Amino acid sequence: MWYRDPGDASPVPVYDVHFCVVAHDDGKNSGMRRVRRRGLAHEAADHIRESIFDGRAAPGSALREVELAASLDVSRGSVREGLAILEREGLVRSEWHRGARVIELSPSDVNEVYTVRAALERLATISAAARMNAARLADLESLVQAMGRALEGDADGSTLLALDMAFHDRIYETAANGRLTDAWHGVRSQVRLFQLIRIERDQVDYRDRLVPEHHDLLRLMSRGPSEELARAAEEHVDSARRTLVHLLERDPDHPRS
Amino acid sequence: MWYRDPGDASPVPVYDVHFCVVAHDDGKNSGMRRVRRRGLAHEAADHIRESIFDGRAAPGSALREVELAASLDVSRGSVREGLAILEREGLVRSEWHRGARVIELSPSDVNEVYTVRAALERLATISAAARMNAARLADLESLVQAMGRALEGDADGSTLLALDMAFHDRIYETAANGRLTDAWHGVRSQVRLFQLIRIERDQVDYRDRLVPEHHDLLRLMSRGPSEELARAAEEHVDSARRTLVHLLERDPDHPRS
DNA sequence: GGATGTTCGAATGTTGACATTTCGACAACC
DNA sequence: GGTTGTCGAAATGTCAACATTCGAACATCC
Repeated sequence: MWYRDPGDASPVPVYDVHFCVVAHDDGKNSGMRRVRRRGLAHEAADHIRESIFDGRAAPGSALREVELAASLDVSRGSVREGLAILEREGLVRSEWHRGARVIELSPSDVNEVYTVRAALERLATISAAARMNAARLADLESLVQAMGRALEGDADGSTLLALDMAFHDRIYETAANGRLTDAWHGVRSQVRLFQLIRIERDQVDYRDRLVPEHHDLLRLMSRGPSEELARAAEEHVDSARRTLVHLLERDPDHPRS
Repeated sequence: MWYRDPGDASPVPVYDVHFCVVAHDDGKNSGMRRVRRRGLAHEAADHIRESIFDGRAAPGSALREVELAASLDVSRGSVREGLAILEREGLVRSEWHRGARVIELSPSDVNEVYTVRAALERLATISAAARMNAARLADLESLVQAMGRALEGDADGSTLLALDMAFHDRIYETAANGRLTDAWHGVRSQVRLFQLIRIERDQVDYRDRLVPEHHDLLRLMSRGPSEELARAAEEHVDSARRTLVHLLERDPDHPRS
C-alpha cells in the first residue's frame, strides 16, 4: 500500500527509487551502478532548492511549512526535514518559532562564501592533482571542451554554469575526501546562486575567462601538486569574488529577468 | 501547561530558556547579553553528544530513536532532529531505514579531518590576524597562560583539551566569517574526539607542545597576516595529524580507560 | 499623544500512531 | 551443501493532531 493516491499523474510509489548512473565511468560500466532511496525529505529539499534557483522563491521570502507541505503533497515533517537540509547548504535561514526564509545575498556574504571556497578549492585542487590519472584528466578535458562548444553555440547561462559546477565537482570527487566534500556542499549552493547573478549581469567577463582559467587549472593539475597550482586555484575563486562584489556594490538589488 | 510533568528533579518548562553569558567581553558588559531558546532537538543533541564523548556510546554502536526518546524523555521527532544535528557535525552516520550509528575512527578519517582542518585553520588564522586588537590578544594570551598553569598543576586531559579548543574557537570567532565557522563546526566535534584519543594515549608529546605551539601562533598573529603565520597554522594541525595517524596505526583499537 | 498591556490569529515545535523497509532465521528447492 | 524464497520482528519514515510561541492590532492608561 502506498501513501499517495495512485491517481496521480505519475503513479510511482512515494518511497521513490532513484537509479543513479555513474555519469563518468570509463565506458566499460554498462548501465546502472547503485540504487539509492532517499525519502521524501530529500525530494522536498530538491523541489524547494529548484524553486529558489528558478527565482520563484525570492531572497528573503518566507518558506512556510504548511504551504510547502500542501503544494508538494507531503507532510509537514518531511518539509521540515527538507528545510533542515537546505539550511545545511546555506540556502535557508531559520529561527526559533519564526520559520525559514530564503537567504539574502549581500556583498559581505560574497566575501564570506568565496573566501571559504578559496581555502577549500586550494586543498581540493592539490589533493586532486596528487590522485590524478589519465581517465580523470580526459574527463575534465572533455568538460572544458564542452564549455568551448557551448560558448561558440551561444548557449545560455545555465548551461555554462552547469559545466562550470561540474568541473569543480569532479575535482572534489577526485580529491576523495569525504569531509572536504561535505564542507564544499556547505557553500556549493550559495556559490551557484552567486554565479547565477554573475552570469545574469556580466555577460562578457565570465564568458571570456571561463575556458582559459579552467584550462590553466587543468594544465597545472596534470603536472601534480605545486604551490603554483594552489595559487591558481585561489586566484580563480578570488577573481570571481572581486567581480561579484563589484557587481553587487554597483547595483545592490538584483532585478531577475 | 507544560509538556513534561513538573515532578521532575528540575521543574523547568520544557521549552527551555538558555541564558548565554558572553564569556569574554571586555569586562564592561555587566551580565547577560542575549537569551536564546533552542528547542528540544538541540537539547537532545547535547545529551547524545556528551554520551559519545563520555564513551557511553561506543564508536559504531547504534543510536536507536525509540531508546533515546525514552531515556531523554522527549519524542522520537525531537531525537530524530537531534541526530540530524549530530550528523551535520560528523559525529553520527545515518542511512535510509537503517538508523544512526556513532562514527568509527580510522587513520584515513584522521587524514580527512585534519587535512580539512588545516585548510580552514590557515584561513581562520590569517583572517583573525587581520582583525586582531589588544583586547582579543589579551584574551588569547590569558588562555595560553591558563594552559601553562594547568600543566604545572598536573590537570587532567579534559581540562587541557577544553583550553585548546577554546583557543581555536576564539580564532574563528575573531575571523568573524559565518561560513567559515559553519565549516569549522562540521569538523570540530570530530577533532575533539580525536584529540581525546591523543591525550589518552600520548601523555608526553601533547603536553610538551601545547604551550609553545599556541604561543608561537599568538606571537605571529599579533604581527598581522603573513605567509609564515599561514604555514605555522597548517603545521600546527598537521603535526597533530601525524601524531594521531602514528598512534592509530600502532594500536587500532582504543581501549577506553 | 505616546507608551504600555492585552488579545487574537497564524505560524512553528512537539507528540504519538500508523506505514514501510530492513535483516535475520528458517524452510524449501536444486 | 549451497542457494533461494518466505516470514516476522524491530527498526525507521511518514503523517495528522495538539501545544506553544511570536507578532501585530487593538484597547487602555499615564
